[in-house]
Amino acid sequence: MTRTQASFPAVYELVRMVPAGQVASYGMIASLLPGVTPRMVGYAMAGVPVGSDIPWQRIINSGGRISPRPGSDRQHERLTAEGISFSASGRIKWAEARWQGPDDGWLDVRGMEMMDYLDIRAGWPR
DNA sequence: CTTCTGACGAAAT
DNA sequence: CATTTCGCCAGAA
Repeated sequence: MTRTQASFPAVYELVRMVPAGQVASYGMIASLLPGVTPRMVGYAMAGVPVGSDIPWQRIINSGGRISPRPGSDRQHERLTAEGISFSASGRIKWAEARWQGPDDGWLDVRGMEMMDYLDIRAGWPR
């Protein structure tokens, strides 16, 4: 059977669940979608249509930084406007801004627990 | 049909 | 801390 199961839509659905004022990493999103790699999440974000209501700005890299690219300034602006604060070196604190994951209903249907991601590597993401 | 090209992350070196 | 390696999507040319 083919395994190209349009993963972008699933990524978008999850990204829409991240509330303003909170952020998630590409890896976090990927860990919630079997078969989807962090890189694929990046590809999906790059494909978000201009003017879309998908909160693409709330997805940053595991280092707590906005991935460098032309246009990353706009992402910084948007997050700052949402209340996210960055250190002088351009880093956010996961402990205070990290999205806690989708609701239990979403996880139950898939037989998952937020622990699946957060416990695998204690204290991660940094 | 083929080739190119991006918003990533972990481990090893 | 800096590099390298690999995983293997989707749309445009």
